[in-house]
Amino acid sequence: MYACRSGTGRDRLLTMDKTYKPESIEPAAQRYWEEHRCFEVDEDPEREKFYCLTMFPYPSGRLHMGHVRVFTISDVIARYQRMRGRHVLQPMGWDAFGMPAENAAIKNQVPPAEWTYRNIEYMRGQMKRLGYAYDWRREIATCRPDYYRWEQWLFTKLFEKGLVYRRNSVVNWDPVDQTVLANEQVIDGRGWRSGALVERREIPQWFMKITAYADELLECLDRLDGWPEPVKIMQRNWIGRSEGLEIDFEVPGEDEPLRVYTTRPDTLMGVTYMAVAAEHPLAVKAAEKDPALQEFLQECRTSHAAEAAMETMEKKGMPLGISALHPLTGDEIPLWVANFVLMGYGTGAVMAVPGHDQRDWEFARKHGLPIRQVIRPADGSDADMAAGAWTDYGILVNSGEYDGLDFRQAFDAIADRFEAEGIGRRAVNYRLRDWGVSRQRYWGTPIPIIYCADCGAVPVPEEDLPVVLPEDVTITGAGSPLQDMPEFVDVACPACGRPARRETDTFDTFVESSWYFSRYTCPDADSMLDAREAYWMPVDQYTGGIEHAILHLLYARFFQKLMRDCGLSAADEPFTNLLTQGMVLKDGVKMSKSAGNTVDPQDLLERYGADTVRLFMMFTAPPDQALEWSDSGVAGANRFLKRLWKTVAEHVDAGGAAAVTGDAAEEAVSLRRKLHETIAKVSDDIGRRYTFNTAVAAVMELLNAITRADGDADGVSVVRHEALEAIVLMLSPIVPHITHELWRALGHAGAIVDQPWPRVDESALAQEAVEVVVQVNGRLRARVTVPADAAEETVIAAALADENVQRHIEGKTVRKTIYVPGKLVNVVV
RNA sequence: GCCGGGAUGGCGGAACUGGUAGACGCGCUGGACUCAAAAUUCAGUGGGGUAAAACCCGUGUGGGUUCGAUUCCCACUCCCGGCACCA
Repeated sequence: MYACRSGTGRDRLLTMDKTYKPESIEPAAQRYWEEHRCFEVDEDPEREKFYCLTMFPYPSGRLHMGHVRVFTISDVIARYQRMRGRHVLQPMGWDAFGMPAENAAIKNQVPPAEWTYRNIEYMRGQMKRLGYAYDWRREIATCRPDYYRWEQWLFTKLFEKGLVYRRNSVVNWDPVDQTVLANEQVIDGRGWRSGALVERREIPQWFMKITAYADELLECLDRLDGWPEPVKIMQRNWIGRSEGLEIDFEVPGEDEPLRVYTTRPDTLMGVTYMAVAAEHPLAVKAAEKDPALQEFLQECRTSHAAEAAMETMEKKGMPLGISALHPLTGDEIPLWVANFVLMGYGTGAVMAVPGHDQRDWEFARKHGLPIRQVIRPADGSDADMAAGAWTDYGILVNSGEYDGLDFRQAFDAIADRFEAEGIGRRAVNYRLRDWGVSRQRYWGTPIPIIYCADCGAVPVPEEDLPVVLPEDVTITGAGSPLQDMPEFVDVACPACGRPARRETDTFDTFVESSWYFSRYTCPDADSMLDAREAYWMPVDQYTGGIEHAILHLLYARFFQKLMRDCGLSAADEPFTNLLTQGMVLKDGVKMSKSAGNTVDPQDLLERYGADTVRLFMMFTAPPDQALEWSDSGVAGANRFLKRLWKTVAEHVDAGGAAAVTGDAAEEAVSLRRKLHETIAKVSDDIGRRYTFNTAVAAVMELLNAITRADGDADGVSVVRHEALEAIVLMLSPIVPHITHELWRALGHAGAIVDQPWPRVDESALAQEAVEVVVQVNGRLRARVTVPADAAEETVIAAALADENVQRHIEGKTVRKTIYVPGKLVNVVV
């Protein structure tokens, strides 16, 4: 049935230690990989590349379990693809700018740069201890001038192309600390350090025109087959393309009409009031002679800038005492100011249709404004305006000449009329807003702009880049130290040479993380990217937290298109396949410093070694689900590795594969079937499904089967040898150190890291008999064993003949039988 | 509030396309080994029921579709992620 392969003879088996000692085998394996430069890769057009990438970490101090989880997932994929023959690149680097470094600086009186570089050193050591297959020559830290200079360079190119611009926008202002706060630093509407009530304040900031790419960002989602559907849906909803009408409402006494956007022009006759933002000129003007209104506008300003806060706060409003004219009827529509209308979004004004919008309905109810039904359900049923708004599409009523039209007909009729009259127009609108990249913080990439009284905002010329961030500073917590550094701020205008001021704001750290994946391909290039980019990009497999589903992944997609349009890349999209991994929880909540429930990977590494930690992470939950931490689960993973070690040691001790003297026993045949079924399952689980937990479970089952098999039966030792080799190979992406050692112990001179993935022997899978489940009315009543190639009639006859089945159908009429080949018979009575 | 996801034994999870619910591991119980413990090892382990079986119940809640539902549909509850300055 099978030959005893040459090369696995017992003469080459080595004697091995009886106990598993990760503390000695792990450093030895790592030394081997380093000395043989196993994971250093250069471009090789002859070979099929595979770019495997993890979202790079912020160097916060020490690795946490979330890091270990995501790095391990990615490492398993990289090592698996390597065994599949791909030329695999797996780089690592540091998302090194950000607020925590400034916070640490205030707390510990250590400059952000020093703190960051120290953290990088420590965390790099931890990663090496975990045995990840990285090409460390390509390491990147975004806080290095040789990285961020190219980001500054790109910004100046985008400036020339008109893709960046400066305008006022809202920030959280702490009036006591006199500083801008991040949303995270606003707790219950107050500054986290000062406790002062936070105010919304408008300041000039730089923006990138992501909205210019809104349509392309939307359309390309349809072609991202390797992305999880929920992520694509979230991005689609975030971009939020809608088709509607822009309508101008005349305001008596005002030169400019009040412009609003609506996706429901069919409800136009139901408009009973309009609302504007507190910062809207009409509101400001009306408040000039109304102290109560003045006070209300002030109250609107003291609120958190975050959308979630705006949406959940109590909806408040006041009448402005002026009206707009309805464009169809000429009726007066009262104007209100409301705290839920934002100046920065759209036109800062909305038309309100309480009959057909729930928020408008609630506001109208509260303030005694009229609620008018202008749409009725198409099925003729009643809509109860007293119970709430009817928000579905329907047929127009109480709308004069438009009565009886449906949504589409009404939309077109009203749009055509307004376009002819010049008081409205069809418009496509996006929920997506341009990306504000200015941050009033020190520890970031300086924005390469110089302000001149005569020339305005002037980009720093290419030959003056990079604008280097001074690293020796003292952080106080109030404003950026750059503002107090004349040697940084005072410069000559690049255009006219007269004294000018350098921008002291820095970039949002999402800018650095929007292109690092490309820089890994050519980390030492003396341009932003070079020809190596074309070999490696796009990333074949990108792995990271689901929390990045929208912002980071959308910005990175945007940057890819910017780089493409600047001639730096040919790729439309940066990431072909995306895997979003879940959080690490303990006691049901996210493992975090603030929750005080962290487990330090370092302790586990010292106690059990890297392989145990890696195995636990991969076995305990599928990668996209939350993983619940368990100390005993870690011990269990360690126990499995010890058992694997012992099983191999005993096999080697017993002489390995003994020669087969006659026909192989049934024991050996079924064990070999199990082995090849397992290879097929594990290949599919790791290669297609990414369910590493079930892959490990299948290997555990196989090891259990080996343990139970009768070692004296003829052929068993040969199959056991074959199975142990396959187990060691299949586990090697997950636990690379122990398998490195076991591979040698099984008699191989070469390293397992260079071995191909095991193949399925189809001939071993053949089965003579199968077990078929028998149901009566869908309830399990029996199991019958039939030949694998039995005909349907034969199987049903066998099922009906079963004693227990007979008892359940006795005295009843068999109405029909359902047969699922090789699996199930259901008898319906 | 809006968008997306989730809920299965004591616990983590499995069941991939509507077809055997609970694979694998942890924990627990009992046995072996030991002076004893740890480690290891063997057996059992959803609940009820039985001498053993049969059988009944069971995948967050309430309905529905189907020969058959953890899986599909409708309504809800709770938890998690995101909401544009946390990364």
